[in-house]
Amino acid sequence: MTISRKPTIADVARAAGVSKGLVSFVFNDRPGVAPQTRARILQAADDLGWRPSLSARSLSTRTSFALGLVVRRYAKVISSDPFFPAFIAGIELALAGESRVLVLCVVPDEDSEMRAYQNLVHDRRVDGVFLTDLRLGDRRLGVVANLGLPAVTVGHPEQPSEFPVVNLDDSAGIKAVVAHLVQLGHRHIAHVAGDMVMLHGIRRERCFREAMSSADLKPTKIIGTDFSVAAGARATAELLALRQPPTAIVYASDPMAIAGLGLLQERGLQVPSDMSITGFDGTEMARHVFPALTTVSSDPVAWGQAAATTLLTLIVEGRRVNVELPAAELIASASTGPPRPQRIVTNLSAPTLTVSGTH
Amino acid sequence: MTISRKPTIADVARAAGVSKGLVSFVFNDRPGVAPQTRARILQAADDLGWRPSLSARSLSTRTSFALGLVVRRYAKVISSDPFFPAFIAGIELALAGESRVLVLCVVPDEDSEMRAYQNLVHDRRVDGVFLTDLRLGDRRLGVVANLGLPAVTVGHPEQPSEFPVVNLDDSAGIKAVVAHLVQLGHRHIAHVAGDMVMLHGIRRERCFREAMSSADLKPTKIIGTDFSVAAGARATAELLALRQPPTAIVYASDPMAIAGLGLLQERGLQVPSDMSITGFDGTEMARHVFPALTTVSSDPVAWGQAAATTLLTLIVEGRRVNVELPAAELIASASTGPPRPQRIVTNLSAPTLTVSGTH
DNA sequence: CTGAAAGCGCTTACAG
DNA sequence: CTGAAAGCGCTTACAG
Repeated sequence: MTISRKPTIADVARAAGVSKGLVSFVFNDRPGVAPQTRARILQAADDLGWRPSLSARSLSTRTSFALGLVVRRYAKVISSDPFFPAFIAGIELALAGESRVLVLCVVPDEDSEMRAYQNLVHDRRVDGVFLTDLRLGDRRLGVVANLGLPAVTVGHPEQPSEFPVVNLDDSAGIKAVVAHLVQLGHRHIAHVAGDMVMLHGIRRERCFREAMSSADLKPTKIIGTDFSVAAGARATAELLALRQPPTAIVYASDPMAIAGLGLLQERGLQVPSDMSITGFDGTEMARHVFPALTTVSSDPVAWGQAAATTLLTLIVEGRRVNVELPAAELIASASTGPPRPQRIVTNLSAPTLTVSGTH
Repeated sequence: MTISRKPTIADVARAAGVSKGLVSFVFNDRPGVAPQTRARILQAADDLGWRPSLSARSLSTRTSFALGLVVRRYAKVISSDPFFPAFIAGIELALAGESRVLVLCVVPDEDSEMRAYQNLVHDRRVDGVFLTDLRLGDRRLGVVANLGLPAVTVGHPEQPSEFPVVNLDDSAGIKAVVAHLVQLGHRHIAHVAGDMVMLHGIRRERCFREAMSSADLKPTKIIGTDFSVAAGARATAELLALRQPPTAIVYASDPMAIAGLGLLQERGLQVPSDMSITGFDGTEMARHVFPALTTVSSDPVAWGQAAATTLLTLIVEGRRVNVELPAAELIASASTGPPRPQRIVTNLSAPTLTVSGTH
């Protein structure tokens, strides 16, 4: 005779001839259950197709068996962002074997962001969160710590933090990029930076400055953006409008570099002969535009996976493990080359450009 | 005197001088509570900072207050996919006011996919799911229906289905694209299709065929892909290697079209004078490559939002509302133009191309 | 090694 | 309109 309703722990206990408590012990790997009893219980559970109820467990253990990711991004940026989809895929890789699941919140601004964390905590929606896109004076670290919510920071925060860190040194890639350009002969290099409120944006910019000054060069110009494709194009136009445009542009992301490439081509400039450009991320797209982008490849999938593993270790074992992933690497490709002997000269009377030298 | 532990419904009941049941009634908007009593209870809850415990509610109501999205995508495709991030942003828009949250699962293959749904149901992780990327003979519809899980299908399924559908006619865009190319004078048009297991891939291909035949033309060639950037480039190379290459290529996605553009440029071909190309999605990137892509713009954010609203209506009110969103629209841009009077001729002795006619 | 019982914090008939 | 109580399905001291 089978039971029509979904079986409960009581059914399993009855079938195995033990108490509910014992069944619970077996399913929570607690010691002190005789092997035969244990086997009998597992058998009964299997026969009945029983698995402990998640909501019942959640209520009595105050655990949600979920991890939270709050992504703050404008809608217009989100579709061309190469980081998050891959980062999330990495998290899911780590979660595949576990009985935990990812709760994702996408919010437009800081207020909604803070509310999102508070709701997640109040409702015990998640057992821990990923802190990505760390910012200057990031309020989240304090808020999350005060709420008593376990977390992992993706990258090093600027402020002291109790949370484990999973880092991937992407700034290193900027140094390699600048060194590469300098070696090609470039002396006038500009940087189309990311969002200068975010630590990774700031770090890349600082790295750029340092790399330039260690080559005894001054940045032609540094332009902050919101990481959008449109901003990448705009910044490029701004650089071309300079009296002394750079001979090379270091972009903080592949999508911005691709937009920059489009704008340069539209203006009739050749890459890399008229302008060298470099991207950042090492996306598949970067390999397939023409000329293929010199870029910096990081591994966001591995980053997500490591972050999830670290967060699980913190939640389950209470251990803080910091992880340092292999640094981002320069991928030299076709979009960089030696500068022209003579530089591009801006036609002062018009916004268009004329190119000196021969084609 | 304040309570140090988190307040419960019992604390609120005591403070308001009523029973727990009444407090529950008030918070679940059930009729039959005197206005003053109601006000007193709300006041007490507010004073104590109480909100009903989600896990307790979940246990007694068998509701999780969450929606599920299972995305089946290869890791290599996921970062250049313009659809999902925007679709998810749309879902979150609809969820912003609600007390529900999104549970996201990313899986690599069909087995993991089925397991994901089963786990979501067994653990009552979600109250309903989004069914995206509908396939030919899609097993999910039956499985999800059998599990008794509410769902919304994103696009029309090929099989009879009990679920509400939120549709955006994107195929219409293909017709407009073909008409646009034909009007420009193209007679030899190829299609770099999407994944031909997915209904939207199949529909776009069918639409392409129909549009061609209604213009009395035969497709030069149709090549199925996995939607990856690399596949877009590969298919383009394949078309160029034909004895009679097309004069225009209709791609099933912007990323593939951009990769195709890169390959064409690499081969020294001019777009659109040597080859017209069109994308699909209307991404920001499409506007910023050179030449800007003629493409078909849909609105994945609106799609996600409508899908979430429809799913919530089904779950909360039990009502099935079908939604038809504005059809995808042609955005004619710079990547399409009239074909050359004389066609490209393949040099039979070598894989490279020579171009007839003058530049 | 095992069992009986309280507790997690709600919801919901049911009786008044 | 209101209260007392059972029930959702687990976990976990506690006593034996």
